[in-house]
Amino acid sequence: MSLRHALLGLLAIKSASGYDLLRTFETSLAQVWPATQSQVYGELGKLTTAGLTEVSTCGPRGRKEYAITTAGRQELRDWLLEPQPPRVVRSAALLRFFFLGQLDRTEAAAMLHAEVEWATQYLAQLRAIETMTAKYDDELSRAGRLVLDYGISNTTAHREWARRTRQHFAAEADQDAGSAE
Amino acid sequence: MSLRHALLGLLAIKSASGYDLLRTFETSLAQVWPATQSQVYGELGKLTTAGLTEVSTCGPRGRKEYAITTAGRQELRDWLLEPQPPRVVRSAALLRFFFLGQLDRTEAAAMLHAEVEWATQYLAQLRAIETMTAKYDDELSRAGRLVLDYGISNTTAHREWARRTRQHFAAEADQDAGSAE
DNA sequence: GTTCCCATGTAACGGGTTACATGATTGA
DNA sequence: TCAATCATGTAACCCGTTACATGGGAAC
Repeated sequence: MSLRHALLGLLAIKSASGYDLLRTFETSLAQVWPATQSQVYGELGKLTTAGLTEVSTCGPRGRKEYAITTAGRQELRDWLLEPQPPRVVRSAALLRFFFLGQLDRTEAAAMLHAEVEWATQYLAQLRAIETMTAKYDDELSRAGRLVLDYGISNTTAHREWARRTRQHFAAEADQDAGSAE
Repeated sequence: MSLRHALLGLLAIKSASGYDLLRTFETSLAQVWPATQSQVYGELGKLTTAGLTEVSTCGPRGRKEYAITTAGRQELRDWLLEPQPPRVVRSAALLRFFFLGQLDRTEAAAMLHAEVEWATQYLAQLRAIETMTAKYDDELSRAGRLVLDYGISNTTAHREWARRTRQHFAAEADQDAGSAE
């Protein structure tokens, strides 16, 4: 049910049309909670039926601007303050690592090396975004910086893990080579 | 499509029935790629139709043991060695953090404090599992340790981020209190 | 004999993705 | 006038969750 809360959160910051929200999903939220066009329009309808949002203005080209209602703000607060938020994780990356043992040690080391490289590049991207957006001080930018910082921490940890694990596999590969002589 | 690869990966380690696989999903894979009973049985059927697995033995009580085929091993390898694995992230936790600005600073600090507490407890759990399983040396246990180590790194990073961010909000809350005097 | 565990399946529903479909407005 | 952008919607399909449904075998 999180798309619902993503939309409520964005509308709590600022009223917007489905189209506007979609732009925000593409830019700010892409790495947090991606959503497609059909999903956004569909959910906006459901939210309005549920009384959590309402159409505040109708503009040109059939544009409908949505605003959050009092009930919507309450729902958002409840979600933000849930004492035991669900922690379901589903990570394709982790799954691949789980089965690393199916590759031979050299291949595994190479795969982890690629992982380190990816993390390095991704970190550079994140830092670039951080620099570029440092000057903005609106609500959305502050929120973005929060999760950007989170992403940087996590990616750094990811890279360090991949480095350690790679060395681990590389050492085993060396042993193999040594005993094969 | 990752459930498919999770099943192939497990069957590459050891032939098993749907029931066996389900047990493994509950224990080893719960924090990596959860799956339900109906999903597992359904996917085993599809995998067999696709020729990636086959029924190797029929035991008592209608038990069907599945084994991975050569085509299945190839598919697994391809997936493990994909040069550009998809990196789609969808994190409800991150989404909540994104909207932290909707709470007042004291509430936000409290929420982050709860996050630190959670991470601390979770880390203790992970370390306990690590200690308990240190003695095992089968393929599944080694795989488990790999992702356990990953989980520990990540959760540590998560906790440090939450601590930093909490202090950040707490400092702002103090300023508010100071200027209100 | 009855309870627990082994063991497999189906059906309904909701969320997410892709593709299709349409049309108004702006600016070059 | 033509292209780009704004703007909204629907339909088909796949994946995942919950609940329902069934029955064999082992141990007590």
